[in-house]
Amino acid sequence: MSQVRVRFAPSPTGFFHIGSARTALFNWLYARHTGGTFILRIEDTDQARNSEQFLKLIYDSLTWLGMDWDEGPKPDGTGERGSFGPYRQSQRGEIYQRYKQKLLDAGRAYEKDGAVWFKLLGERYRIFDDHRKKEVEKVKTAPVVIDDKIRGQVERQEDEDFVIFRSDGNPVFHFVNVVDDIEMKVSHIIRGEDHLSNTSKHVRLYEGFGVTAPIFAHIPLILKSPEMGQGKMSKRDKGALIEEYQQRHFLPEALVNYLALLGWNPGDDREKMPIADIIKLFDLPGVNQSNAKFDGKKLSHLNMVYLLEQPADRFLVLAKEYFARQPNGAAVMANEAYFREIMLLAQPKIKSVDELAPYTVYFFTEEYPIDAKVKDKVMAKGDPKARLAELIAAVAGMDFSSDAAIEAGIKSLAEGKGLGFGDYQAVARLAVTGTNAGPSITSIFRVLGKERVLTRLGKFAAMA
RNA sequence: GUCCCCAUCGUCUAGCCCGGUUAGGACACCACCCUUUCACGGUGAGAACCGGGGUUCGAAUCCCCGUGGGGACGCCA
Repeated sequence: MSQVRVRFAPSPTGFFHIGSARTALFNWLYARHTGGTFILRIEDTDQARNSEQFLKLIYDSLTWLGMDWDEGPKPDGTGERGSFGPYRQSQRGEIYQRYKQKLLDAGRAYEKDGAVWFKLLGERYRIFDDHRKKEVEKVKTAPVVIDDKIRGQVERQEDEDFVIFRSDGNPVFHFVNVVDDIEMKVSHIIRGEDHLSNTSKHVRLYEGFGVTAPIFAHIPLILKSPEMGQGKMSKRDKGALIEEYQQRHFLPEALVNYLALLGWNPGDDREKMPIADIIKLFDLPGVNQSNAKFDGKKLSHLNMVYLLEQPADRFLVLAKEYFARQPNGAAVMANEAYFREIMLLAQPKIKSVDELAPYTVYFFTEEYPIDAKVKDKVMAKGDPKARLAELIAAVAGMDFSSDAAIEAGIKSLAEGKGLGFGDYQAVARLAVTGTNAGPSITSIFRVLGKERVLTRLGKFAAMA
């Protein structure tokens, strides 16, 4: 088998979204699986909508997700890697001119209305097109047979000449796409199913150039989740942008793992898998044919599973990156040891890093919010005011040197009153944290320290 | 409207190619257990072969027709 060369060819005309990332991922996985080459080609022929900002976003997103490219522009803007460049279509004008001339010389293209059209071979006739509400010229041709790695044989009629160069002199997508894939010796075209109906045009173009078409593999699309509505996922949908997960400090390996599972599976029950295993097992015949709906909850779950197993040091790095962008981040991180202790307390409890600030507020301010609902609930049960008073009296003389010591202190208090640990836990937590969720109350007491615990208990008792 | 693709729990999916399973797993949901709250974890429950025809002793699996979902019909990519 000849060398596998695949490409991801985004256009920098919008935000980088889940669908693009999944297409990139399948290409990248196939390249890595086969030991082939992964090419990044920038399709920036739409001068009106291109932007450098979006171009940078493509580089950043791919890099963040761990998809390195063997050929293509260097992300820092210092040139390119690979010997089939340039890799930005805006710089390939001469090549397109050459290929246009080939078609013109062969009689397979002609000018009309200032544009250049690709000429289909066959008998011509005119017919009224209902959809476009006008008469059009059609060509009788044999159907194009697309041999798709994922869908099998697909037949489609291509029966109209189409524009390959606009009247402003710029080539269109179908043309540059085919020319570049020929020039870059692309062996497999892995792209979204929305391109399946373009493929007949592309096949005709390959024939026009007298070359064998690459192998096609049209992957299923990612659709909106039921609560988001109908249709394919678009950039405007919640959770659609890669940037969003990056800003929420999701683990890129969790996102990649989730994306890989959308339309592909290892053939067994495994879900969370290291990237090396995914690479090893990924193959085109294993890709599903039906579209998949995006499920943010499942992504969150996977992210949590990944988070749980992060070594403390890596988790701390993530936490710091996150707090560095929070308004009070500097203050939160001011005391390294204190910060570390709290973060590690929170790590096994959260689903994503962006829950860290709300989850740990009360460690960093005396102005922490009191959850009204929780308060109503806690204050309605037993005699919390009495427990609070007893706790305040006992804490002063309690040993705060360790969780175990605090636990023993509270337990002996409880036993003295014929009560249990739980009778003090809820109200203590409410008073000291304002909520009912968090690490164990003994850890909270110890980390906060006796002085602050006493202050908070007193303050709460006064207003409750 | 025309053309193309697709069809198993609410969702992602295994099983389909090479007909015979109590149709399996995961997320979500519910219950219980664990427990010092909240999570995690554990156990369990509910939950699917879109419909109709064939073929066959036997169909989720093969064929056809409906229906439903998705996509494409630009001098966008």
